[in-house]
Amino acid sequence: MPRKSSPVNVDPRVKRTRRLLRDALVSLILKKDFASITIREVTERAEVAYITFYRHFESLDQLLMEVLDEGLVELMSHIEALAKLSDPSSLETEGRLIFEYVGQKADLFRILLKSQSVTRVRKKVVSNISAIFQKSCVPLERLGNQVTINMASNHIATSLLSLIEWWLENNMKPSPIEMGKVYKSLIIDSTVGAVSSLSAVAK
Amino acid sequence: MPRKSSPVNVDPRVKRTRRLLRDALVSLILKKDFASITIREVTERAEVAYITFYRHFESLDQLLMEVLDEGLVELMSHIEALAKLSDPSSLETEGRLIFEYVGQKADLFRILLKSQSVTRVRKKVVSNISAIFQKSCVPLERLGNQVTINMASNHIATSLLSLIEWWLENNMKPSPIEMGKVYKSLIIDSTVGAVSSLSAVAK
DNA sequence: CTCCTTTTGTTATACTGTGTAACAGTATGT
DNA sequence: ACATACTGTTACACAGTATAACAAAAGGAG
Repeated sequence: MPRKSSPVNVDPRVKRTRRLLRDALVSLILKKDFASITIREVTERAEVAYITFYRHFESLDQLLMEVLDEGLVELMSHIEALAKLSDPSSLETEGRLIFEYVGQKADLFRILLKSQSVTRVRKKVVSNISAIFQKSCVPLERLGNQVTINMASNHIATSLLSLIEWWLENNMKPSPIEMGKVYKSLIIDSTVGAVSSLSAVAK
Repeated sequence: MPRKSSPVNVDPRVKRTRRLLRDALVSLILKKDFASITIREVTERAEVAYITFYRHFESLDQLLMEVLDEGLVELMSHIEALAKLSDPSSLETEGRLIFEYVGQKADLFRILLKSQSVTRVRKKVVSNISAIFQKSCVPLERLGNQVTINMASNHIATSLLSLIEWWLENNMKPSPIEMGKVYKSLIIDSTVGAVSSLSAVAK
């Protein structure tokens, strides 16, 4: 393991090795099931020594986390930025932009959603997206109690991921423009409407 | 493997062994991560010989499938029966009954949703629930094209599972009666409303 | 450019879990 | 009570993990 925690002055050999390992794992995941991938397989494809893997990662899971985190940080900031500028009129555009982004990073999302041993990662993503909507989705803050808001944010996050998953499995068939409309009506408007009706009953 | 495929006349020893293995796996999953469970561990807890496992199952995954299928057949017929008798006025009751049922079988659902290597099973469940709603949810059939209906059914199924997951993680805090209301407004009504608005735009 | 440090490669080894085989022992149903 | 089918014991080959010691190569500071 590299002992210098300072982000600058990273040994180019370290950068190279880690990149080779990440790329090797990605190309393997796109071809076969993650659970059946071995460390030796990764190191052979990366053309590094077997033991070198252990000098950088503790397990394949950790390497996978790093691969996904790399792209997910992007997705998060993307969604967060979109959520901030979302007045009701631009929700459709927000949805379209999300699905265009997913289309560009399709490989990453296929890995995230298709892999069979990444429930932890998925949960992390759900809770991140959920937190973003909980913070920035204004209409929800005025309606309903904390439990309802918590539940609604979770519903939005999981529904969005499921919809993305469905879309990728359908070969991204309805266009991002169409999916933007779906996103607005099926996920956002529906949830906001349901929360307001639920809190109306509660009061 | 027992060679008689006839459902009657099953050797009581076989029934006993398979039951012991199922129970052992369940008790282990409730205590630790499924991925870290070994076949030897299961056979030791079941108090059967190691090789006996292979006389009945090919892998831990297959045993897990059998465990889940056992309970999921029940859930499916339960939901299917509810969906059939669902006129709009009884949707809230349908939701309440679902969550009461989940509460009774909480262990099974925790295994299904908490386990980290059961994405396949979960997908199977989603597609089953989705098919049920696609068949029996009358309002959807009159609105929207096939793609929209397909998408909406998938949305209902995944949302229901996510809501169940959220509920279990929150220690089943809002009562089944409350969750019945949530189910009706957040999942069913919302989706039906969204589908009708989407198809209205399309026409 | 040279020297020191760090990283990487090679080889060997202990360990864990899988999956199969042979043979002996035990339970079941007719 | 007897043949049949199931279970238990022991042994073994195999694959993948994880670590260690030492040699070789690449980077960085003077």
